[in-house]
Amino acid sequence: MQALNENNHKVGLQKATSVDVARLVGVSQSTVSRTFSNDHSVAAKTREKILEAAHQLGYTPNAIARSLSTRQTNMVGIVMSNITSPFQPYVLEKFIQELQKLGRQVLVFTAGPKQEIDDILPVVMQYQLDALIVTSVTLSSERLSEFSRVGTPVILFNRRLPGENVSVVCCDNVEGGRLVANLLLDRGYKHLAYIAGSENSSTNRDRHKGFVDRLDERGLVKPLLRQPGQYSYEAGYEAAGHLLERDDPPDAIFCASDITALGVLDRARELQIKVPNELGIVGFDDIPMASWSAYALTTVRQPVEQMIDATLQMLLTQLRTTYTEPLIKLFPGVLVERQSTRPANNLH
Amino acid sequence: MQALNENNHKVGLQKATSVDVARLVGVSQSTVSRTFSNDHSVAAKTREKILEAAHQLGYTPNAIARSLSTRQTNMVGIVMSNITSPFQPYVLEKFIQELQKLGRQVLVFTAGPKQEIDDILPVVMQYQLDALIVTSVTLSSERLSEFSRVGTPVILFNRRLPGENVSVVCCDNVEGGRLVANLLLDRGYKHLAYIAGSENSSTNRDRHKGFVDRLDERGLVKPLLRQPGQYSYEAGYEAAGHLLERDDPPDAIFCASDITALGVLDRARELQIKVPNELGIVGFDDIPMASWSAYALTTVRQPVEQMIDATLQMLLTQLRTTYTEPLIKLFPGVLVERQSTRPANNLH
DNA sequence: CCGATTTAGTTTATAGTGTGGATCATACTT
DNA sequence: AAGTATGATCCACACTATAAACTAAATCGG
Repeated sequence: MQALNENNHKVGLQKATSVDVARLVGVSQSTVSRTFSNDHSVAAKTREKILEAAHQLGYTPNAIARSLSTRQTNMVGIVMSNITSPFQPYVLEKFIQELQKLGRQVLVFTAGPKQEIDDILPVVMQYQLDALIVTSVTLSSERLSEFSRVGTPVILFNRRLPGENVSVVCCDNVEGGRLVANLLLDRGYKHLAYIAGSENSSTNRDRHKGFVDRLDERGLVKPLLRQPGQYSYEAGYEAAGHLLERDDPPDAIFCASDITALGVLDRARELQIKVPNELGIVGFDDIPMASWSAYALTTVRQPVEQMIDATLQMLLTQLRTTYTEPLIKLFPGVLVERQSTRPANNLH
Repeated sequence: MQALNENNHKVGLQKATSVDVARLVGVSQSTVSRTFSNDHSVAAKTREKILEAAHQLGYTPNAIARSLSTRQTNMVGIVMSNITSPFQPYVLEKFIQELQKLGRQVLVFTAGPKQEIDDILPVVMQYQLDALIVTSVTLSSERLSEFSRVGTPVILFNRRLPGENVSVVCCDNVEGGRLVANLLLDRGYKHLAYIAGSENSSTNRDRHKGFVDRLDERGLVKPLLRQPGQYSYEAGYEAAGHLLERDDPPDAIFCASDITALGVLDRARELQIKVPNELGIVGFDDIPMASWSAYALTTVRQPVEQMIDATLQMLLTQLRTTYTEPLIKLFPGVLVERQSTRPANNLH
């Protein structure tokens, strides 16, 4: 079934090419080409015969050759770290589905630490991607600007990179942080704590900033407790331990992400602390688990669908037209009150 | 920054090509080519000058052109439905990371219903992938055999497709089902129920079969209750309702997946049913959430790492050598007892 | 010891790789 | 007669592979 060359490497069956089809039908190769690129200047009868012959030979157009010829691969890259963190798979799946509908294929790149991702980008560049979507990753701006330099649109999804020549679609995390500050103060919580996400992520920075700023504006009396963390269940579980076993434990905790908040909630339960009366807990993202009855977490919902739509819109525009100024599009988060914070009109 | 043609479409900056580099250095294009393909027959001095010039021009080899020339894209496709279901992101991330390490890029394709995925495959074929990994998707075997026909290795991950000419790496789901049957009977549960996953998935079929077969062998007295379901939290929550509000509710439920089991657990709690004494619950997969203290779910762990390693191993072999007979590799699942089933030596 | 011949080490020229697009030729329509 | 639909020819796309050509050092016979 397979041919070998002298090095015993696989040579591959020679797949049928457009030339083979052309020969079989007795027509020129370019006519075959035009048949498969939906060019209308092919007589219905000819097209018929060509499709028939193509089927017979098992011919499929070679996208690589086409890409080379048209200088357009129809491939879009997505760089995503931490695919497993709960918010990401939804984003990834949606992107892939939508891009597929638009006739684009999706190359996915992952990486952990910053260095790693920077090492991958040169390889990414070799694949002549039509565009690049970068989500929630820390990478150096120099690498990104290389893409801009060769004319590949880059869109940052849900992260900021200050002073960079790149488009951004992001939830308004600062405003989200402010919403949470308002909620907690309105519900009568007095002694607040913040459990951070990844230290160097813009989402963490912005949510924290909005939260703190608003607390300051409204004159929080007791000092805000801060606890480092990660975007993970375990980090929340851990951090909650530190906070709740203090002599002066907080009566409300704002977590940089839902998954962290779930860890906090579980730890609080273990410690027999009553949520929401003795302890209010708020997350961020509104992942599906947040709405499960076991958790019923109050959180800030990111308008993911809208954000993704906007990203694709932006992407298509940048693909179609000439160089455009980098765009920045922010979407407000929506406060979703569930049972992990005190209800309104119940000032305890 | 960008040139336009008469149709106002983006023409793209002409990136530097190997010819440009060659001209700058005063050497032939093929020497540049050999420099970047780690061919050692380039004098150190020349190589130095070429790399220098390449850097200066911002030259990166064009992987598309290389792919056309070598008839090898170094791209591997992964077809995955339901990326968001908890087990999948781990698999996907691991595959991407490992394949990256092997110098391959990963194209990800998603699809919901069967029809959809079959519609996508023709497009997939156009991209001349080196290999294809198909995980937990229902698609027609005819489509898959087209890949085999043109010499593209296809490996099914975690699903079976009986009578198909394709390699398979899978958890031994039948044996897993038997393990659960043994556990539940050993722990003194008498009235068992099964909540299915997606009806047409091989994982669901096999787990069910192993479970039922073993129950029969050991002579379960009360008839097994069966409830249809999906691989989702909501499905479990729903199905549990039906089962637990019967006149003769079961005293143990085996769910085709962990995520379903979590829904069952939450529903049971809402109904004030005591787990594990009044109700035993067992899942399958051992997703991270199963180990969270809030759930502590007894389950069957799939040896994911091993399964992925085996898949990659198989893939590399098939890439390197000629056509090989399809391989089938099964990995045993491991029973992980937590708090959702009665402990040993406590026959209630 | 010296010119001739090998020889290993590099480099170049040329021919694909499969397709799309521009231009040109032909036949057919009006 | 010009105009249009269709098809053919040729070339670019950016690279790799192969074989041929060149270079410089090494070996050798006289």
